[in-house]
Amino acid sequence: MARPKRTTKEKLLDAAEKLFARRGFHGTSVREITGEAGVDLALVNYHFGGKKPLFAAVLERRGAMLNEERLRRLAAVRRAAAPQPASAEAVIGAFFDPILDFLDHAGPGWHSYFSLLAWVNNSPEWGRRLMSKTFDATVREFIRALMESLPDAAPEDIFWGYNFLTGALTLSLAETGRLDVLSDGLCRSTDVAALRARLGPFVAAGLRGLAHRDAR
Amino acid sequence: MARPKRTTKEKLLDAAEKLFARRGFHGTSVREITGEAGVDLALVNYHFGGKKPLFAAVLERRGAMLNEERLRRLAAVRRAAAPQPASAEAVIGAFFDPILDFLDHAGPGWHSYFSLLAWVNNSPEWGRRLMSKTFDATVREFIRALMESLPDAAPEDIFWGYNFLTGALTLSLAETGRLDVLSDGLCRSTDVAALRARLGPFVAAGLRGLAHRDAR
DNA sequence: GCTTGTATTGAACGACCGTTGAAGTCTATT
DNA sequence: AATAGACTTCAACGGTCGTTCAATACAAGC
Repeated sequence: MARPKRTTKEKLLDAAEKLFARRGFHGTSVREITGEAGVDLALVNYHFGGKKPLFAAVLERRGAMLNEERLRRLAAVRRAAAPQPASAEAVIGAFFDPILDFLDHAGPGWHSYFSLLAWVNNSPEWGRRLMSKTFDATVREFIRALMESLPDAAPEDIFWGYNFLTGALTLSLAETGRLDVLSDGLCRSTDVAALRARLGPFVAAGLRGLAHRDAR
Repeated sequence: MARPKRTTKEKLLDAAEKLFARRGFHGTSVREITGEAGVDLALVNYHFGGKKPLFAAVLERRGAMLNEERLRRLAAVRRAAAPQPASAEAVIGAFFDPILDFLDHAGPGWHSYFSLLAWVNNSPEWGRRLMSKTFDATVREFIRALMESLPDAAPEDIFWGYNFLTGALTLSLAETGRLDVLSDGLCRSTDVAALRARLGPFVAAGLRGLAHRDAR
């Protein structure tokens, strides 16, 4: 067989990723996860030490890779624009594009992963601590870059703008299917190309709108 | 006593609203709800027929009121602009302002309710059907109005723009506290005035950005 | 005051939850 | 072949889940 021989740990992470993304933490049982993975119930505790640590492991597995790619692209757009600050569009692209590229070219795991991220991001409970732990350092770097790109904007507007930006991205990644229903099938939540074409222009224009609000 | 004498049903709806918003559907037990409400465990099933119908009742209780207020304001801005179509800013305001006003002037129940809405909106599971059932008719009306306000924009862009708009609103209403952490306390998720000042300009500029993308 | 229908109580049901530990299997090293 | 260590299996634990039901309290109409 040419298959890469997935280990038990990987099988569990994949299954958990898929089910947590779909039904949330409390809505998914360890038995469902091990069933989906095709392994014994007790192996979650053997390999990860419990359900919560498994959830954390799912979040962190791809988180590091995403952070690296984002910072790599941010450095590239900064280098390309130096000594001027990079444009807001370019910074936003460095933030979004890794996600969209992973969705396009990498396996279906990323798909579930981003749905899960969306779920965690909008959940006010303990999962948010993990979110901060994994992503805050990178996000702060991007916010700093945005402030340089939009020197007219007040810091408060950058922070709120980032909040809106994340919200728009998050809901899109959640792929709730609501877009499909409202548009009677004209648009599809799963259409990455359509999302890619519109998300950047929307938030770039939105951020500039906030900046102009200050300068008015 | 001057209190309005809350009935058991109302106590249960209030308690469920608060807890569902904080911990989600699966993360909240019926026992927690009845404990918070100070009533007997069995009364959830007596009055509502189960946990799921209770959740639906929570969602629908304030949903009707929100729809009415939104449509009332939409009609007002349309009337004020006639025979021209209303501006995108005005339409967006008719969509947002009822929420912000309820947050400002009405009781803390609305606060929990919008957090809950945010939770449901980003959840890919069965809760979304309720969301559609309660809000779709009104939302379609707003999308129609936006198309009239932005005749240059393609319908697809309006739908995607509405998606982004809802995402930005939703994450803000979830009040995850992430904004507070990232800004080191400079901004607060609970600051309705700050949200009000920025959300409208952001999404209006974003929508116009999408429209210009078509006309480029 | 008795009856009728609605509301509340308290106890219990079976089902499923996450986790555990002892026993067993497998693989690699000596 | 024997041993050591990592991995897997199986059965079971106590606890909590949503739901049910018979018994009781309460209020209004005759």
